[in-house]
Amino acid sequence: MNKKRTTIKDIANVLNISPAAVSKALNNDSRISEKRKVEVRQVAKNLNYQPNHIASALRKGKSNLVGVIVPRTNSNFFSSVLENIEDVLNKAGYNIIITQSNESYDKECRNIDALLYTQVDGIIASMANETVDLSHYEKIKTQGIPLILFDRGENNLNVDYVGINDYDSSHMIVNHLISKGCKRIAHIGGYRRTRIFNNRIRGYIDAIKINNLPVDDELLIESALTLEDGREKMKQLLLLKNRPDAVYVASDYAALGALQILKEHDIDVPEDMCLVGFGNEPFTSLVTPSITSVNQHSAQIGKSAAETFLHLVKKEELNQTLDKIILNAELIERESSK
Amino acid sequence: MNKKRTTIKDIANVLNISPAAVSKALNNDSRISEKRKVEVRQVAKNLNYQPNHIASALRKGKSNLVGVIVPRTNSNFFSSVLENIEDVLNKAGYNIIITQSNESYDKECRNIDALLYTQVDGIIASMANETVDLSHYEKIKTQGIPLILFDRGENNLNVDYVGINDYDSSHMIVNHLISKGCKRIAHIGGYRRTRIFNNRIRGYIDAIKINNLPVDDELLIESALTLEDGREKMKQLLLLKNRPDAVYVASDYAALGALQILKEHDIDVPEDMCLVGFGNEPFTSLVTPSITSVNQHSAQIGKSAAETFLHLVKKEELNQTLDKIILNAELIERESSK
DNA sequence: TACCTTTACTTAATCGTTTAAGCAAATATA
DNA sequence: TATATTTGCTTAAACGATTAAGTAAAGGTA
Repeated sequence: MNKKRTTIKDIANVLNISPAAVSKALNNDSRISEKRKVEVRQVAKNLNYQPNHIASALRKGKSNLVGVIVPRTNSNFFSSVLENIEDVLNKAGYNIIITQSNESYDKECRNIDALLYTQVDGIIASMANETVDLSHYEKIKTQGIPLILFDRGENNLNVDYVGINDYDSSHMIVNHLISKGCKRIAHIGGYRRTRIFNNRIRGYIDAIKINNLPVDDELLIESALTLEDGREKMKQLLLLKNRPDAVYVASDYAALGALQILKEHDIDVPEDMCLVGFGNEPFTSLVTPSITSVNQHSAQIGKSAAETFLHLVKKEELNQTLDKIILNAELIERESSK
Repeated sequence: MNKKRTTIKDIANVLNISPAAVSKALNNDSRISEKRKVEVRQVAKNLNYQPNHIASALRKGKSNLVGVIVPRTNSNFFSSVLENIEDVLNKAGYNIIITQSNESYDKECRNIDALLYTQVDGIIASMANETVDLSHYEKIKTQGIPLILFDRGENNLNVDYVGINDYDSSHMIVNHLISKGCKRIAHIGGYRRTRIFNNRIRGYIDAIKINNLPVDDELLIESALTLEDGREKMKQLLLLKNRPDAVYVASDYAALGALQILKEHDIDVPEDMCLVGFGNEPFTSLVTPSITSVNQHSAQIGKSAAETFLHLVKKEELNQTLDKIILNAELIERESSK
């Protein structure tokens, strides 16, 4: 085995020039002759030269790595966001380090520490469900590292954000259900402490009020929005004396759980009860009945988040105004609310 | 803003000692007094010192980063493998860089280049569907970087591997279907060029033969195993004069596509046709009818792959024998084959 | 007292690149 | 022809940590 890897010094020795000249040639510096550049590239190829990114990162003070934190990669939404972040950033010469918080606050903190330690040039994140305390995010900011949040963001953190118009989405959903004749609409929402879920709840309440329907406390339930919790909360709704005739669930997974319970209780969807989910996960179109949901434009969110990062590093310390990119969500009507 | 980040030099200045002493104190070197260590740690904390991983990586010649390549993160199988790899490696002081090949050969090559450029200490990968040429994997080996494959591996590459007993799994599935009374079992498999799918196909054929059932060419179809392709191949099977009474599909997604077609044709599952998938994705238990599938022990695969890497870096150049870890898959019986 | 160990550091080189500054030779300009 | 500019490099320092080798002081032993 070749004990040592090829360095620019080796290339320099072959051509009897200085390592500096080799470095410049490889970086296409204008002060190096074309002839030399060709020679250098040829020798580099012959010696199977692989640039040492770590050395260059140390010297240049940037790693060209961007950390991304997602609650989990296994939803279509997040994996699509990731794919698009990677796409945009790769083209700009960055690699991404993906970490999963598993919706855990502790894990999120550890992820951030690990990313900072790895000297990432920026962090793009969507917050864990558990997260309330934001000091670990403040830490990123105080270290002067660009931070962009998407989907699960937070107003109190003064950072760039990419997401959808959650408040308006709730209006869209409530209006849709009313147009289908629903008169008593329940909402299984996320935790209010998370901004997007709070916005959906506010939108739901306001839309109900505008349409002169009852704003009934027992129709509004906060949930962890897992499949299991969707089942629990649906059971809870079925126990009401005055049952709802429609349920708007703030996540597709929880909506699926709710649907399972409805089936188990032989409640016909959509005849006896309409159901709307959120996220447009592929399975919503695959189950029976298929579930009406909301397209969150994952691809666009990923792209915009990555582009926001690229803008940030370009503008440097220009204390620029914050980017808040809000996309319009889109209702996908399916059997569960026909 | 503090223009500069704190370095060991800053700590050294405060205490009037050398940077070397600070480095040793932080690394708990026995030749530094306890008193000094306490002082150093205190000052480090006060100055909000964050070690520069890149500098230490350059000096030590290792990045403590491990690259992981998966076809896609959005299946439960891969996301669970990732979670477990991360878990094991984090505890050993490594961070992981996750990349998705999107089943594309080109993307896989670019991912490998990016990872090598980032100076990862090792690569753990599952091959893309498209991959036939293995030269990019050979490149990893010639650079002396540990390579571990999981799930989608390849015999021709002489590297460590973690996966399940695909050949035996096919026997298990065929025997299960026969026990349910099936007499004409079709197989929608993956491409033979991929070792695991070839093993499943061989297992299927042998199991059929052993049970004296017809080995019929028209009952064995190679597929890309996407949901869409599952639909196509199922349609193809339904066109046969002599239809099968059971279909074993080598992926849950394709099995789901097949199920959709069967429903659209009002073919009762399992009365008219039994169906078995592969991978035990969560949706298999959620659709109607729920789909019998095979548990691939994703958590264990992730753990074993990570541990194999850790062994490799420990053993150094000891040209050790290859680890081939083969786990026993487990059949999960559901409604589609009752 | 003389010599040996141990303790607790310091010095200086090093990892592989990048880059500011310098400089000789070639070319252009007055 | 003399001077200015451009070209094509070289030199040397730097990025921030680690580490082999060295050393002064303190403590132990004979």
